[in-house]
Amino acid sequence: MTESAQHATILKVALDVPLDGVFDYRSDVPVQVGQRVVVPFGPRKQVGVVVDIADNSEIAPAKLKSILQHFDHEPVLDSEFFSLLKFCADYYQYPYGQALLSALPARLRQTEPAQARQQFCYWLNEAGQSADIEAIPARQMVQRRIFTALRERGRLSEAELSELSPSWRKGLLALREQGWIDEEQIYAGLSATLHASNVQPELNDEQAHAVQSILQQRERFKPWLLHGITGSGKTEVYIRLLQAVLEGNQDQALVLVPEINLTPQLEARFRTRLPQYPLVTLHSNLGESERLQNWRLAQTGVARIVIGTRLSVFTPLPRLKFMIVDEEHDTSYKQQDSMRYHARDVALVRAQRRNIPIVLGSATPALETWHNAQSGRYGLLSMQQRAVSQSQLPQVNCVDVSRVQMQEGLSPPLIKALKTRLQRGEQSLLFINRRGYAPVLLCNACHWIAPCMRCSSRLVVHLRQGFLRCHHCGHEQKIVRQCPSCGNADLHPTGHGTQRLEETLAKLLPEARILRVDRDSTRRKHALSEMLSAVHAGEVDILVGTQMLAKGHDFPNLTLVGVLDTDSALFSPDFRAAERLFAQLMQVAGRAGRADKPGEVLIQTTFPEHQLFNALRSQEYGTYAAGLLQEREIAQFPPYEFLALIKAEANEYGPVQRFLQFAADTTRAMATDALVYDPIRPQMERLKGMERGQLLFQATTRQALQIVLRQLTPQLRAHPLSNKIRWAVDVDPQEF
DNA sequence: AGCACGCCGACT
DNA sequence: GTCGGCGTGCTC
Repeated sequence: MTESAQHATILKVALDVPLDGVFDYRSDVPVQVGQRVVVPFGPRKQVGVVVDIADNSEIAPAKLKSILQHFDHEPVLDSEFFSLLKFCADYYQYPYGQALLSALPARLRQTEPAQARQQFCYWLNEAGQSADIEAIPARQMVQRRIFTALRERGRLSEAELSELSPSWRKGLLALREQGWIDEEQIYAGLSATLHASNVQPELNDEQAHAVQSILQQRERFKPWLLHGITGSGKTEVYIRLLQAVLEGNQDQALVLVPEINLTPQLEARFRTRLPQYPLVTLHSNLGESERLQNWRLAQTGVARIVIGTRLSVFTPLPRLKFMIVDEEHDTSYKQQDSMRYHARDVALVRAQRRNIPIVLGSATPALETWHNAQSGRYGLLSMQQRAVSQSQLPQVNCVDVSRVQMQEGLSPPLIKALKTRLQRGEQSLLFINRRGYAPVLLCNACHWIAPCMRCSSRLVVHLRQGFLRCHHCGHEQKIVRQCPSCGNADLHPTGHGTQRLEETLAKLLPEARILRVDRDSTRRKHALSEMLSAVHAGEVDILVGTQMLAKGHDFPNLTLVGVLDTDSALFSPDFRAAERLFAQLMQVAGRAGRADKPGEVLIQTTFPEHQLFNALRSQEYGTYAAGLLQEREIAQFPPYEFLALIKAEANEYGPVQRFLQFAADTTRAMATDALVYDPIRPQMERLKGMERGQLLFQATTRQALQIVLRQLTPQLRAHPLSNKIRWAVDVDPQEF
């Protein structure tokens, strides 16, 4: 080995490839840890991240290649970022390089040098100020509009200009050619165009106690469960905490929110109340260039507050001192493909490693979280009174549908309640988790039911479009007129969906203005927000909708919530179904009577005495959770035991079964405390034409589970069937 | 995951 | 004779 070869720098590079470990490359130029590089990988080029620098390599020198390019002048990634992703890659059994690269904005995964798009703001200079609008030809409407706006409002950002006209660039160019315009680069993500507000609402005792408790222990790792019922003012607590934590320093805070259109609401409140702190958001609606820019602002410490969804839990934040996970029970925190991480859990790990406090907020905490709060591992802060003092909790009542004569899925008490609201000019919401017209198309003669060919599911009748549609794979076909099984023409849409309910209501209450809100009616862009503002404007009497309506907006004039058809979830084989239903019903119940008017919740069910409804009636989460936890303990389910699942699918079940059986046999041959079951088929045996199977692992500790999986996954990857089927490890699975 | 290499069928 | 099918194997 030559002198120079011995001392040549070896870079350990993480690459976006489904292989374990990192790859060694030579570099003649100095490269820092955390820098992006472009390397030759087989016959192609790959972007990688330098995660370590060494003097030598295990790899044969002949095999070692040199890097092609490196991006200095880009901020480097810090070691906290690497180590957090290394931890996750190990814990969730996912290749390190892929985990690392997928946590970067897409722009940074491309081989081009990544420049965040520069954005500018514009204003009239002296020449522009003294210019006369008549100097612009009257036909140049856009130019005139921009000119007037700049004169009246001063500086305008690109976003504000694009609201004036889609062709603002052309208009602005003309004004600039006149020499009237000055410009300056801005960070669009940071600009708080909203009006700041100094109004600090007074905290009630519970809120004040929560803020005080958390701040008392702000210098170390401490998870807090902020258990606050809907309307108890959790957001105000967050604001006070952020004010206190960020004041007089350069520190940063990360706020995680569920993957829904809730981000803008929280963003707006934070921007008005915390205008002094640069704030960026990171969510899927951002364009790639905006995402990169906001991410850079976080990474460089410019942004002090980051509001983001699941993926943003990995955002590099050099001065991170505080974390909030809002609606911590929300299922969208769990990634359901690629690396199946749970953002709330990752946030907890991150907080622990940084030794900082983390606040988990929810009205209906995940049982895992509740258990930790009960056992004292998390601090428990309870807020059971509504912050808006006069507003009362809704009255919750059940209607036993087996004892009344139903009218098209609606019980007489519910119809009566709807009529009352209509007379009073108040709004109602009917909650039904079934979109479409009817969930099945049934042959009355031979009981044939229209099935989906690609999934083990029934096709849903969408009467208006004349289609049968599978809600799992999206398959569509014309409604059949004749039973393919017996030839009978007596086919009937059976059961009730949102469309049918809408139709029924229109017949029953012809004077009511009805609005249906589900995935079908809100497919169009901005449709949902338009509908919500129609509700706020009082243009709607009855809202019919799916779980989309459970979250977010509150409607002050809404005083009745009707819940239809929830019984299937009560006895679901998925042990988390009841917990989820409870959370959902608590949320819809929270929609009712939020202002000065008391609300009523009417639940149609065959099981009015079910403990879930009793808990809902008393709004006592704790009692219900205690019951569920007891069941979980007996059944040896989380949080008492830990689970992992191998999910596999292929065109045929045979190879899936053989692969999973191999996994089970291999595990049983190991000396382990973990228990492995036999391969089984999930509820949805076939999905999108794929035959599915799964294998469950169970252990008393995470550790035991980890030991098994660490040994097992490399063997599975080496198995001959590994490339023939699709499979993934899901640690702490949420769905079965 | 890509991408190349490799060894067998129906086409200008 | 070749274009192309996708099985197998490698990537520092």
